[in-house]
Amino acid sequence: MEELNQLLKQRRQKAQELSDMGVELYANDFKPTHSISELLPHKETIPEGADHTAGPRFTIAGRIMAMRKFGKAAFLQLQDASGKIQIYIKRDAVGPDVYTHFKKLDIGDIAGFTGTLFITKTGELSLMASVLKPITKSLLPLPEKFHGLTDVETRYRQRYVDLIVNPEVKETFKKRIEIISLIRDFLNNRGFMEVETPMMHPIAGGATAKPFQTHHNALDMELYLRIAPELYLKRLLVGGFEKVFEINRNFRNEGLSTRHNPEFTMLEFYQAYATYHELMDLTEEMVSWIATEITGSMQVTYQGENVDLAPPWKRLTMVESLVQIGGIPLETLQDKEKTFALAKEKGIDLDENVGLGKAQTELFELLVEDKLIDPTFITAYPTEVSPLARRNNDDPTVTDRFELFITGREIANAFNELNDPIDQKQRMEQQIEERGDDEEIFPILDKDFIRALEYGMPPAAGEGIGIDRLVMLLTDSPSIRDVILFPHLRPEKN
RNA sequence: GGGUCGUUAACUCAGCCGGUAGAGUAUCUGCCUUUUAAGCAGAGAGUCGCGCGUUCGAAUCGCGCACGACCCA
Repeated sequence: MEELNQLLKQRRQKAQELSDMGVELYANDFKPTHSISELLPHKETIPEGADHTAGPRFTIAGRIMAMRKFGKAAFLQLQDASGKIQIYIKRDAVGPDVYTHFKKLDIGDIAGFTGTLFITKTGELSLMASVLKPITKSLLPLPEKFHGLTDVETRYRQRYVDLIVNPEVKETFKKRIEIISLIRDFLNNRGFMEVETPMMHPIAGGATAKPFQTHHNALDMELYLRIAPELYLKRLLVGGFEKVFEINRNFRNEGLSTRHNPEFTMLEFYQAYATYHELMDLTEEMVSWIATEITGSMQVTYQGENVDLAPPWKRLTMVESLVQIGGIPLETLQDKEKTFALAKEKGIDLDENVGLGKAQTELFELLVEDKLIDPTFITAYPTEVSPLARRNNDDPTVTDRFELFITGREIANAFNELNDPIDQKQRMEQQIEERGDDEEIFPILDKDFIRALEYGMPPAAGEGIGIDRLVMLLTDSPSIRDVILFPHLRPEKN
């Protein structure tokens, strides 16, 4: 028998006492007639000082969040999914037996009440209870009412408690769900079709990242949790679906930070016969619309910084951004030796085999990225860092690609898709060669993907948007863990 | 992987130049039928994250470990 502390013993004892009185501790037959939020508008129509017992009766259920007990009466705060309301319960109204049951209830218990609405002396809408029904006994005490639960470790490990006691946390996750729903609406309205592609891949492709590995017993084969859905969505373009999207988890076996969780949610969408310019337009429209729906404005504040999401957004090539924002002379950027020298001076360690484009990209990440607060599309990414993107017709050293940055963070990545199977195969092989010594990245050529391209993939543009980061922006959340219900943590002791 | 900070009652936190562990909330008891961080009076509640060391004596000092946060890679 485990040793229980005093508080836990007391709760168990009260539960036993209630049970002994014939009260069902975990009742399953209670039906509220109303949600709490449905009662709140009545405040406007009930005259102050009106008869407590007059008016229609309502039945509600929820968790008791606070109790202010007097000898033979008490006020409670009851919380359900929709809101909170005060309950007034007095012995004379419910009878001595029920009042005895009530005295055995604790903060945290779930209970149902039937009663009439009235306004208290202090002007608060309240339910005068005539019926009380204990529904679920809580054996663990909730955190303190005033400070709530602030210990982040407990908040993440026991998100259910966090959600009970911290209303703003619940709001953030409601917004997350709403954002995803708005994305679906937006894309569905434009004729995109939502699809589901495999989460377990025989080859981890579509991005460069370390995958999680698993094993399929019946087929006796290794499988990888997907690092990106890209190659499957493109197969669907080959198959004739011209506008597809998928919103789901990607898994990357890499470090954790305020911006990285090993599983994260990605929107990817592909549109045949479109170009990345059209996707920039679409992205501006979608994100600014969602911001308006969620926050009421296209001007949002993120961690004290003002961000203007109103279109049109700034569009710069990577080289332009290095000149304008990074302060690097164009002449330097066009010369491989000078660029490498500058990179070295800035403390960037570059392999001798890499090209000018890689060096530019590193300089961009170091000098420009975190200065892009208002939304900015960076275009013309070097080909050598864009293995799946189509080369630019006029300058084959860069691709028809953009990344979108807001508050210094990468939010989206998009490009005209490479649909030349010969070029694609060569570039994949080159990638494999370059990362060949990193054993955890599993360099395997996806021959079936090449075969699909050989059948002919229509010209298309595709984009990925990191949903977690978008939600962070629109909910002013400093850490990705604040927008993921159950973020990854090491296991608890014991 | 490196650095900094943190871990004390169920929760929020004090205590830390070493000397038998404290507050508020919550809980329990008594009083209280319009309170809203209700009030008044009283009480109980702790492996001070874990381990080793220094010391007559460690929540406090040192080392190691665990978990977490932030920053860096």
